[in-house]
Amino acid sequence: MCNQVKKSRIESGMTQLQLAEKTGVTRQTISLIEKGKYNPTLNLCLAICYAVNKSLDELFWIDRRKNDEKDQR
Amino acid sequence: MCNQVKKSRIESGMTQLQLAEKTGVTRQTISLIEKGKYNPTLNLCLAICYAVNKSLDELFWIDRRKNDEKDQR
DNA sequence: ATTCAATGCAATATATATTTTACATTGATT
DNA sequence: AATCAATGTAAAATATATATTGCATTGAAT
Repeated sequence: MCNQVKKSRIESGMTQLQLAEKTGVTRQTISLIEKGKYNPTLNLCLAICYAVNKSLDELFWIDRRKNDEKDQR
Repeated sequence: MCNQVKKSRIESGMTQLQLAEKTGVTRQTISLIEKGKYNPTLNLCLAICYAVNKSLDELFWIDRRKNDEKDQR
C-alpha cells in the first residue's frame, strides 16, 4: 500500500533473506520496510533499487501526502 | 556532488532555513544533507521533494555505486 | 565600518532506524 | 504428520539520523 518493494522483490525472484543479504541489512529490516512500518534511510533505498533494478521513484515515490495526515518525519 | 538539493532549493528561491521550516526539520539537517554528509530518511527526502517540487530521482538518485566504494548503509 | 541574513560547523542530547535473538505460523514437500 | 523454507513479529541492544545550542564567517545593504 505504501511502497513497491515487495512487488519488485518477488518479480526479481528473490526472497526477503536474499534481498537483505544483497543490500547488507537484516531480514527484519526488509520485512518491516515492505510492511510500510519503517522509514528507511536513503542509502538503503538506493541499495534496494540497485538490487531489484528499479528507480527511487518506481519503488518509493508517494504522491504528496494530504496535509492532515500525521507524519513521523 | 552527491544530490541536487542545494541546486533545487536555490532555484525555488528558498533559504536553508525556509526549506527546513517547510520540511519540519532543522537548518543544520538541511545544511548537512546539502553537503552530502547525511544519509537522510525516506520521509525527509519526500518532504524535500514536495517542498521544491521535484521527484526522488531528480533530487537523490545516484548511479549504482562502484563496488569498491565504501558505503555506510 | 556596522549591521544583519545566510551559511558552516562543533558538542552534546534525543529519537529512531537497524541489529540481534528468538519464537510462531503457513504452505509446500516428503 | 513431520520437516523445512519463507515470513511475521516482539523485546532489548546498538548505531546513527536529527535536534539543540551556540559561535564564526561571509557578503550585501545601510
